[in-house]
Amino acid sequence: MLRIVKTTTPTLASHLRVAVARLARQLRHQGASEDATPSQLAALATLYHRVHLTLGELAAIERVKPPTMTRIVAGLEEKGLVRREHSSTDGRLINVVINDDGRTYHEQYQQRRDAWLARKLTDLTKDERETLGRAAEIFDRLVEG
Amino acid sequence: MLRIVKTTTPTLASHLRVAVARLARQLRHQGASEDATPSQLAALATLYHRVHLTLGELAAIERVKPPTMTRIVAGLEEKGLVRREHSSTDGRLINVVINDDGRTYHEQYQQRRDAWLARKLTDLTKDERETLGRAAEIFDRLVEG
DNA sequence: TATTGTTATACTCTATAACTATA
DNA sequence: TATAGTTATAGAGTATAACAATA
Repeated sequence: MLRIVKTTTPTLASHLRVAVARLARQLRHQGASEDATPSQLAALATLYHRVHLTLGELAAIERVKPPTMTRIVAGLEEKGLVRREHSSTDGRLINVVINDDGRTYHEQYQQRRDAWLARKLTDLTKDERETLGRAAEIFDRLVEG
Repeated sequence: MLRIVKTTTPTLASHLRVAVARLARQLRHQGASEDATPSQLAALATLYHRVHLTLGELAAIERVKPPTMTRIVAGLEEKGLVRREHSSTDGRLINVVINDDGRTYHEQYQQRRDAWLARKLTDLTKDERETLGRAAEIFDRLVEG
């Protein structure tokens, strides 16, 4: 049986997509935490940058439904990384606030995730690192714009 | 209350990690399929490049356990994208083979995923696209090495 | 009456353990 | 007996629907 195999060069879009997806998967794998779930880590990262948010706002940002965020926040509270506070102006609202342990946890998680990549980057030439720095800036604009 | 806010420039590793993770998330979201699950699409992509594999081999490549792959393949078979064949030399083995519809489905899925990024790339300068091309090659080496 | 969050319940995707069929 | 795959069952993580509390 004759099988025709396509040998065309992948487009830039295709190459970049595959390379980015693979690197992202590797980075996720390297930084994985044992005790906190991915959804908990993502919510914690959001709270780290926003001081405090209501449960509903957090659910909207994380693109999950309120019942799901109730469970995620319950998990974070159980680990002592955030606290829930009733709003003083509207008793229906729950403000979710990251605490010092939560901040420390997030920072250590970030460092753990950075470590693998930082090590890999030392194997590159200065020129290659500069290329990656410029690429990161272009990526920022791609996603925002 | 006084809050000290860190304003240090992120390291290259940190910037790159965040940018890559965010772009990867966007690409996943853009290319999402309505009827096939992510695991099914991943398995189909593997089968597209390998002609045929046993169920166990496929499970190992996709990093899932055999019972999970049984379900994933059942879903693909139900959609008419692959077929299961008993090996002629060892009746215990199940060869999973992608068919023409499966090939077409995978190609269309790839194109859908590439489309958003390809469109974004046209907004860049030639120089910026060259930078991204070099970055993709560096990424390939980072993950392999 | 409308809105925020919680509880009850169900679905999807995964795993481990027990089972069937083939070597 | 050992191995490949399937079936049974259970555990995350998510959603929708029904509910309680507050506005």
